[in-house]
Amino acid sequence: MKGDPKSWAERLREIAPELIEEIYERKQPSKGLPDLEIEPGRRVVLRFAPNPNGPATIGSVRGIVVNSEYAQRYNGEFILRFDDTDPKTKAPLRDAYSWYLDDCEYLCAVPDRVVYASDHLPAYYEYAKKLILMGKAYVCLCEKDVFKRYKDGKVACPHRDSDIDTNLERWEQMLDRECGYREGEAVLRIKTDITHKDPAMRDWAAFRIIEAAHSRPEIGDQFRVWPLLDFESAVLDHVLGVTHIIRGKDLIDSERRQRYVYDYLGWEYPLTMHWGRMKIHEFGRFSTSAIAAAIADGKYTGWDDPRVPTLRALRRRGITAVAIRRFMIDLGISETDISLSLDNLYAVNRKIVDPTANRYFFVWEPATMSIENAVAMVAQPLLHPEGDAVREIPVGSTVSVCRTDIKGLGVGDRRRLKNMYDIEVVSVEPLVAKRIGGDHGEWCATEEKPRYPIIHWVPDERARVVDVVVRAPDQTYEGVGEAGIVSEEGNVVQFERFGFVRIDSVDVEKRRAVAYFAHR
RNA sequence: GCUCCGAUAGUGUAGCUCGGCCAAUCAUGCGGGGCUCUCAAUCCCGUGACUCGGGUUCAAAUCCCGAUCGGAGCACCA
Repeated sequence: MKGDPKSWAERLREIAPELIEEIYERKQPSKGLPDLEIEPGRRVVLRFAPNPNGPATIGSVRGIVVNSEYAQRYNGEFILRFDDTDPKTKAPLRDAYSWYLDDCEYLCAVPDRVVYASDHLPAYYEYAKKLILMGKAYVCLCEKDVFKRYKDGKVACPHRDSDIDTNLERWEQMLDRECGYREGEAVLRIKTDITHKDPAMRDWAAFRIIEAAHSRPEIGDQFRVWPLLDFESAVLDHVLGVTHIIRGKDLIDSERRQRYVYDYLGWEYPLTMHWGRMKIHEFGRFSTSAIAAAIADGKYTGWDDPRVPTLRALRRRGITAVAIRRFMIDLGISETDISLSLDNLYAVNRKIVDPTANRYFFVWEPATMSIENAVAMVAQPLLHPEGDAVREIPVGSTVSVCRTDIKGLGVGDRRRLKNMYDIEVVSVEPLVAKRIGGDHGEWCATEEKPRYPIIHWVPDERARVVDVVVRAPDQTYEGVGEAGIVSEEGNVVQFERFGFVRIDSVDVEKRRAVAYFAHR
């Protein structure tokens, strides 16, 4: 039965035309997040579980957005859970808890429930004891690297086969602050399969002793035995009724480890999805602790320094929540590692911000230009190109223009001062120009076509401008802007021919404003 | 070393489960042009990809095997 595909298609059309449509029906391009596999009649419960040892980074934002998006889509529950069960190596930052709450709110992802893993020690202890009694967990007294050697050799350590009573007794000793084991002397392990072909699965540690106090005052030094992530998360996901776990693929093995606990206890493991590693061109690889160190060194001004890959920094720059959500959702959930540019995020944000951002002139690296036969006038550029509202800029015979705009200008060159009039350079050093073109009334915009290159300006009079500093990720721009900027504190505006910025702070007295650069 | 996972234009993404309107979707970027008193917006046009090698099949981006490359786990971190 040989033949080419075409003749097969023809034959199919003859003998079974109804199948043709079936073949062609699928494969609709889809957008954004795929549908979730859901159990009918059961409310979906998702959680985002950060360690509050710093503020939300771009990576965390993906977790917040994706999980909350699904919760919203299926009318389910979104839980923010602080996985803060290591008071020492990854000591929680007191402020980070509220930063996360605040960031979730900004992202339109207000959690339905906020949970602190450090509030649930009794629950972890309860299940630990249960597992010990079942013979599925044992206290291991090996030193770290001694155990590693056993594990790598697929052989049980001497403590693996201790009887249940011994384990129980040792567990009590772990918990006993007075005369029990000390930090580093004992851990509780989950018994899996010491010969498992994947070394990552073999008898993993569930609890260890940490004598440091927890940074939450309500917890303090109440506990000295803390669960590790896999145990803490396993118990809490069950207790909270989490139905779907969606997170980075660095935790993909966690599931397989935790399934031992779920199987022993007869629990049902949630459905999981994982996304790949995310690398942002503009930031490269980063870790929360590395950023913290750089801030401590004074390299960055803080967690919201525009050069830092935190949500706080993005917020300060005027990247909107809608843009961030759309950006993250469009990434989907692929396990492929990705390396992407923030340009995509900026493009989304630009579309959102452009229709509402007011326009202003900002002259960076200002140079003075004086104008012969100038007319005093009030320039009236549009506040927004789509609207009727204008801003009013009184101007006389001197203006400030960007140094980059006059570089290379020679005598006789012509330019249009936007919303003012056309000029011709009569002297370069000092920079002097003369008004050209029509001269009717106050302003003399020339009508004739060849349009000279347009440059923007600002009056060169202290009283009519404000000093503006723009902090961008790559550099800081200093210059002067039109006076109206002072009324835009907190808003995203566009500095014409420069880009979108968020006016971060305004000092009316000193006539100063600080803006954060968003994007072009 | 052991184990697991992934690979579609410059970048991200759809299609892969269940092979066939796939000479491959959308976005962004880039190039050209229109409009414009902003280098923004907007409108046209263009650009460019199934990692490689085998196999199965009438038919492979899709299924199988191998290789290459990339990533992750093997913590008393999360």
